[in-house]
Amino acid sequence: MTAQRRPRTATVESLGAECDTCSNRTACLAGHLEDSDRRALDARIMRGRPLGKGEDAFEQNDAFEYLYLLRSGLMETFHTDSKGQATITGFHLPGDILGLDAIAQGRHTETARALDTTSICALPFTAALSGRTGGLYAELLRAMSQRIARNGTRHRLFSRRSALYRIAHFLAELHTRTPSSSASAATFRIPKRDLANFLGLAPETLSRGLARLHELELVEVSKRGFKVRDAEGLENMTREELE
Amino acid sequence: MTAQRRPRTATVESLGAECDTCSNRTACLAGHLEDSDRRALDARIMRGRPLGKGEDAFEQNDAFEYLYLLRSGLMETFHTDSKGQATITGFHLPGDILGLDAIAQGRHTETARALDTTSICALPFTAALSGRTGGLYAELLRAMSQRIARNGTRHRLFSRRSALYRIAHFLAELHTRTPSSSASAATFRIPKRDLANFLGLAPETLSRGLARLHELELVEVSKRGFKVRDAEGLENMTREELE
DNA sequence: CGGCGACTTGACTTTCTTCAATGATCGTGG
DNA sequence: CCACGATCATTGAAGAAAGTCAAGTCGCCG
Repeated sequence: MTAQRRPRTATVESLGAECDTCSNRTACLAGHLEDSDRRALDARIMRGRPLGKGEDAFEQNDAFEYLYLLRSGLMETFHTDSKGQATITGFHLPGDILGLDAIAQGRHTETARALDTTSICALPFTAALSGRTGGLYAELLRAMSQRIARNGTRHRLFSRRSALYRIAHFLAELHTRTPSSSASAATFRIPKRDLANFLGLAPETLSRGLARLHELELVEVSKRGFKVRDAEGLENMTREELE
Repeated sequence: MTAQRRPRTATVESLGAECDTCSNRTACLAGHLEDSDRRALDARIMRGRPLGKGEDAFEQNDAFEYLYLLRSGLMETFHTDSKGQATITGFHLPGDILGLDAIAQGRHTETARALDTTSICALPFTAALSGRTGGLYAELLRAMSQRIARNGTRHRLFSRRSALYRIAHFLAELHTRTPSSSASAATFRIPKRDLANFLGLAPETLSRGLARLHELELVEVSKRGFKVRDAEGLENMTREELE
């Protein structure tokens, strides 16, 4: 609500080959490109100072200019309807691309907000297109296809109704998506309220569900966040349902 | 289950400019292309005989070769998990593109099945890429972006839990997506069982929900399918929820 | 025409939501 | 640095909604 948006174009941090030294390279769009293509992309990317907690990369209805590559941190996207009701539509980890939904309409359909200090790279979309290195195009298609495939997984999450199933499924997927470097240690600082909203559950139901998973020693739950303790156990739980 | 798959490459129906005379042109990927681009695309498209009810365009785990453009009819896509449980992931109308999720992995993640006699066009993906007319590339990005945006809408559908809300929302969206030519008259022959599966509801709950919408004179329900009677009323219903 | 499968309807059970109250945490300002 | 207020999370009890079970009806295909 109160968070303010800054133009992402403010400062270009470096003219050098930033991507080459980026710690997140393997997860990034750029990581799959040939050296020459990557350098071409690199030259177009805008990098500003990191977003603070509560700051937005873009807001719903903003004109579409950039795709945002999440480098480090954690973000959420949400859509606000005509009545002011917000629906959380996703949580985003390093390597994710934000703003893909806006290409078609030329306007963002949701707001992207940092849940923590977060670094992002802004890629001017038209420039990326006009210069079109074939490799980048193909990578973009690949990334979008992956996103569509992942949405199929999400549909499966929601079509099974048990609350515990949804929670376990979400946690397992989140763990899978976490860059392997920090997979086991990562504590996710996602507000329970937002997570409940995302999962289509009452906050109370989420609370009880997490408590149960904690009893089963599958997750670590603290006031401020949670940590996956037994990823395999969670995965099993999502499969055992429905004999 | 018992439906069999046919290779979609079997016959090329015509060398002429099929797209130019296609009744579905406005809704199709090709409809947005420049004339020259469209003819280039046209030359690559494979058209076979229509699929009969229960036939598959492709099956889960098939290698990815073609994108399929739905020209007329009605299809569903579903994913089968390791236990044999199927989840319906979507219903598809003319103009929709099937197989987009397979680009990233090179393998289809779901099966596409005709619910009725259905005509589709098969577009060889690698050929489309290698020849890369800029216009087609851009159109593909646009179509995929639209799909991603639509998935956001779907998420909102599921995150509100009331069964009646989900049903009304689905019907309203289906009506919106129906090519305007036949919008008011169209009877959707979707098996209730599959629709319940898609919506994450018990078949009994769907049945009761539809009965209620029928009482309210918002839809026409018969054994074999249903028809939207008052689209605006349905839309309103999806908004009224949650004061 | 007969049988099978899909849909509907009713009664009951389970699960989730809602309401209400308490407790913890964070950020702000003194 | 600590105290305060506001916000968020948890827990219990009661009510509403959807799921399950079971029986019956209808239409379709062989």
